[in-house]
Amino acid sequence: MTPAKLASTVLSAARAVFETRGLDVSALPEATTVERPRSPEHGDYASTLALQLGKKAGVAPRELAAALAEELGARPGIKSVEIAGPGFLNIRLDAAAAGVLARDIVLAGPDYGHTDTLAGERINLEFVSANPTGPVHIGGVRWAAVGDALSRLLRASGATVGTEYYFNDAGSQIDRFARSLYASAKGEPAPEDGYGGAYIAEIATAVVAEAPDVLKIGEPAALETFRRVGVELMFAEIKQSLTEFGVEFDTYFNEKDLHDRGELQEALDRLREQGHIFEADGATWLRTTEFGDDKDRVLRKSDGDWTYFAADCAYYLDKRKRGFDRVVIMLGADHHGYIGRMKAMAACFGDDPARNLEILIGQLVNLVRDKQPVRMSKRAGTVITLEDFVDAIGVDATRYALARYSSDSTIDIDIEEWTRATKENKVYYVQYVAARTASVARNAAEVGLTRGEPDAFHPELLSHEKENDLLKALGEFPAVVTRSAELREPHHVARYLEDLASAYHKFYDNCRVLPQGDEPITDLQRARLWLNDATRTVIANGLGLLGVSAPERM
RNA sequence: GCGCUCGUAGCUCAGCGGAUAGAGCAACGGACUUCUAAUCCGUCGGUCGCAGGUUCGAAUCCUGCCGGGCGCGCCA
Repeated sequence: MTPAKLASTVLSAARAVFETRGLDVSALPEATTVERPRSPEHGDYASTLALQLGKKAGVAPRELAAALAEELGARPGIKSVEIAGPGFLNIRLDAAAAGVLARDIVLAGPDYGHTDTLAGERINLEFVSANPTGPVHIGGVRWAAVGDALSRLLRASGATVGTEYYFNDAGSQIDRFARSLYASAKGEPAPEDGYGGAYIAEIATAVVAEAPDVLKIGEPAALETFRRVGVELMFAEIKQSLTEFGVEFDTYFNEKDLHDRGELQEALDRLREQGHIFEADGATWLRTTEFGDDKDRVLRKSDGDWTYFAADCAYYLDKRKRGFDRVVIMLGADHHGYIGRMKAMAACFGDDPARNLEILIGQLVNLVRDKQPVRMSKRAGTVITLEDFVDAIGVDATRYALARYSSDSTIDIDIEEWTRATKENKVYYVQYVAARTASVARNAAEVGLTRGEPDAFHPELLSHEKENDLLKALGEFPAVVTRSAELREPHHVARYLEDLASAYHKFYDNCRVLPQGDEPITDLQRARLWLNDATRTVIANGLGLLGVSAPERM
């Protein structure tokens, strides 16, 4: 029995109680949940339904709990129901009802944890979005890990997801990039406002290799060549490092396309139709203060140029026109000032800013060695890059380390901690379970122990305390996935995997799976092998959601 | 000044309005002829920044204050 099934059993029992007592059935919620209590004295699962409904139904919570306990206790699979405190229901399951979960999980395989809770939602997820003037830097790395994990979570919950990387290959940043390349190719120092770092010299050399005459064609043409070829090379490198990091985007969106297709003008027209545009000081403004922004925003400057914000408006509209009803943008903490104007902009389009636009802000990350932030990058000067992270601790540890904390917290990623091969290094701790379960399965096969046919599985034999704990942990996985997806917080998955890993290690220490010596193979060992393999399934599925490998050997 | 965010054990952090607030590290003490000890078990450690409010019930929600981080351009 899964927690979800138990919860619906609780609800149906409540319905039966309400009907026999002539209570108002409309007080019942659509759905309810059961919790896994911290203390084993409080049963396998607990429901607070009686506490919640007592007042609504006009019955003392304890009295309602008593009636509910009696009704629920008679349902199949439920061993006992106790009332505690003000009206908690503490529920214990039959060992068999709890144990069948092991088989259900193995048979579901990669699908275990997938739900349809977000079915029908079309979500656009934009993250990283670094301009091609240098390698992906530290802020982008956090979003590469978290954003990619979130896209996997949303898909696992049934949403239709488009991941997107927005970039701009024109404008002053790119001009500085081109001038830096040009200077480097000529053997001159980088311009005052230019980009430093060894990568500039590498790209400059590569541009010269591709266009050998570039230094002889005059400055304007040379800068244009360095811009065009340099951006191409830089972007190829960014994509390459993201691919090696396990991150691919469905769409790479160039801001230039918005201009070329006249979408900024279209956005302006739309906003004007909605009545939120005004002219002042020769510029064209959007009255974002109408929707809570602290000042109005210029869309078109007095010199006729569009602002960056105008492109933001056009880009938002473009996503909405492509059918996405939720536009999610992941930004660094230094961009949190955008939230007000972006939300107001969505409202100006006539959208619901609370539903159609979500802006997720991630706090800063430091890569730390010996308690000191690493400030120097081999290739990028003072900017720490994705490849610095991967060089320091590897892809799996980088992805896991960045995904296991709430994005609301600033974090230090300690190189020593994340390269250690002990329990303190959480990615090893969790991956070790993947390796251990695989090892047990291999050894079982060698001695002729197999799970056997699903029908021959004896779930009631999984009655040891540690088996019970492990089953409860396994049962939580789908709810954890759903909650993480809805809250846009992948770190819950990582924390859950650590709990699950702990439960498995304890099971492993207390409950031997393989026969010893010449012992005959028993049904208990077969049942435990189902449990072992179910754990391997959930660990693999969970690590997969974070983009981390589940090794067979370590 | 305004806005966002954080404040939980010595340290790093979990904690959907529920029960006696948890985990790892650190400190101390145990378990290896191993189904992989990359593990497990135990001890020690807390006025959940402070003060009010809402609630049957608050670390969690609301308000104010204190402290840290970040941001407030007709820049991109």
